[in-house]
Amino acid sequence: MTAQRRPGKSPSIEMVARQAGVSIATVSRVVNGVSKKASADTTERVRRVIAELGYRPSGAGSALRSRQSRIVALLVPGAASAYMAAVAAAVEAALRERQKVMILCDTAEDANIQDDYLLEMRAQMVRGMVMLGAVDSPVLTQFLDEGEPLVFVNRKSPGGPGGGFVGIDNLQAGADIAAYFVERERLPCAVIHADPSSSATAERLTGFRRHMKREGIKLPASAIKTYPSVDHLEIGYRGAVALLQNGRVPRSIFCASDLIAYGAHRRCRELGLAVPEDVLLFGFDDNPLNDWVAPWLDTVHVPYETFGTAVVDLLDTIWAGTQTQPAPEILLPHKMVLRA
Amino acid sequence: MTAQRRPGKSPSIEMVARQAGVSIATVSRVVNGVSKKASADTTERVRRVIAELGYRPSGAGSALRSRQSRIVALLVPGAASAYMAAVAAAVEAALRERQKVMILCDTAEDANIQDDYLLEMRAQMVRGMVMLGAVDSPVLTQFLDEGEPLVFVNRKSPGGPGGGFVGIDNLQAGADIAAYFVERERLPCAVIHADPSSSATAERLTGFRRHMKREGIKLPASAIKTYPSVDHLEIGYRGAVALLQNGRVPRSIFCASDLIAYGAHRRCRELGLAVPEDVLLFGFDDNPLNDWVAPWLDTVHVPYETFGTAVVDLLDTIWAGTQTQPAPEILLPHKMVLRA
DNA sequence: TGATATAAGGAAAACGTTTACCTAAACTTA
DNA sequence: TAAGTTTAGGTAAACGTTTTCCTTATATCA
Repeated sequence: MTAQRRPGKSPSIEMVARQAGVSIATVSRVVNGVSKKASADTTERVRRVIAELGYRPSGAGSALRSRQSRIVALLVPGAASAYMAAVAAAVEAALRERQKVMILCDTAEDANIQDDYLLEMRAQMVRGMVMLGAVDSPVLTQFLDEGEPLVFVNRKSPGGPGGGFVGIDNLQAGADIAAYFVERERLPCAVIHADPSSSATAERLTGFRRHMKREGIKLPASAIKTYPSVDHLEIGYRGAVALLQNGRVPRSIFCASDLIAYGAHRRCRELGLAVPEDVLLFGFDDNPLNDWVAPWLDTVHVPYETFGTAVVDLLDTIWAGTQTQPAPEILLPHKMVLRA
Repeated sequence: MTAQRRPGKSPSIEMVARQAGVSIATVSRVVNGVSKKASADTTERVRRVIAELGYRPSGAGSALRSRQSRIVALLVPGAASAYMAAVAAAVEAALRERQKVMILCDTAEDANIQDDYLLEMRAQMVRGMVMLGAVDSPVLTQFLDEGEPLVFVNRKSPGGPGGGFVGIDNLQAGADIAAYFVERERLPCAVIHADPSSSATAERLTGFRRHMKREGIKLPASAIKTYPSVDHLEIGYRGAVALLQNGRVPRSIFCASDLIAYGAHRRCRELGLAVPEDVLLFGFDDNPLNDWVAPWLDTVHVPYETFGTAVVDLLDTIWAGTQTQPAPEILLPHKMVLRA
């Protein structure tokens, strides 16, 4: 057992003040860039001492006093999935540029966990909460009501009005895919999707259907497979098992995510079906691995890398306080990626 | 422009105290489970008020006073990669059970960014810092020196002694792969790996080489390809390009990560080589997508799902204060996954 | 010149906790 | 019964900021 050495302490504002021969008020003002309150000389001197000592305002101290921490929370359902990770990385990077840090919470699509985290985040006085794939929950509705700074990503607010939104035009994307199927004469077609309670999935589907209807094409119920499971790979596999029975093979399948397409592809492989020759698989998200392990996949590229700055821009707008009447919304451009 | 509504406030300890007719000290003691300080009645009454009001101690208030927040930091190089995300998810889940939350920092393998984050985390008074793939940096060494609670994952401390470690026995795993190549008569073999400054990569490699040497097998320098790039897919591809020239085809390639194997596989596909018939590809990590999109890949399964509890157990040990003289270390079991 | 505005900066209160110290009552024990 | 001990709980001092008042000195203006 070694001598118990307590971790080092960061220098406090008081040390900086003493060292620079000014009051702590002045140091605080220099740090926070309160102009017209310190002469150029003083500012310079304080800055130098700050650099020398490696001073950084204590998160707890400033949060306590100003009721706002330097932290933003990101709540995701399932942190391990590729696209969540992509968004998380993008948001983290964008926050870093604004000198903020990110708490990551995994809600596992569970309303109770989500509520627990929401309350904890308020207790942490986070400056904002970013909801990636939010579910409907009492506290979420309450927070929306109370004007908590919320930004929804991909899936729109399931808890009533309020909050910003960052995503793509899912309706249009769905229609684009339908148009592509028609144009390439890939009919009859089928669809495999996950729980459509997510606005993203629902809108992709609606867009797809609307376009088909406009073209006078009927989608029989048997051509649309949906499963409640959380695992998209499994959904894709089971969907393909159901669709590809008795030698019936649609000319194309719209899979609502790349992972669903991966699952469907496995079944195709098992059945000896060539993709895309026998059946065209169309995914969604554009997993960065596609080029390497799924060159047979057509998909919609969602620019997750750019979601980060969009989210933070929205937060800035909200923080600025001049709430725009309609909740601020940023739609980013998607793009079809046709590999097959 | 709507009326500016400030976000709701959480109830404070003072409200709880008043409501329950006790002092705030008593409430604090109940919350923190200080026994022998409140009667069963009082405890019960306070508990009820807390539940009613939905009280949660303010993170800032308690952090400021006790010099410890409820936050643990996870520093990763590249948050978007699958295995980082897997570890992040596991750590997050394990922390949740201990009523802690996780800040996620992406260092991009950059020593300056890492240092900046380390200092910011100290300013946030985080309870511990988990380094996934740490790089050597001045502040890291300083923190190790000062006894900051650090746990290294996968890649051992590059900043001197100290800190806990969670990972697998990379030496053994490397040897296992070599043994497999020998046993299956998959010689000559080759290796593609990324920057070996990471202890994980270095040890895998060493284990592999040692076993080969023990078997009396020479690995010519030309059979070992390494590239400094950060992108493992690219590394794998370029490695395969270099290895598979002039019709020379090794019987097996040990790729130091699954992504490297994906990259190599792409080149094999381009050359019309069958995997594993013509050349066996052996990866590392066991990406969860393997079953679906890379059924040709043999790999080592690293139980990232279990890293979370291991990390938090280690933190608990460190927090308990009775520092074990040799830094605590947890080695988790790996497993070969032979699909091919 | 006197009045007034502005610049520069200090003193001190408050934010919500935790905890060392104190007190008073209720039990022991000799 | 007196002295000591335990139990239950209150008081108040930090913790490190930010910010509202002040104060003083200097510049501006009529």
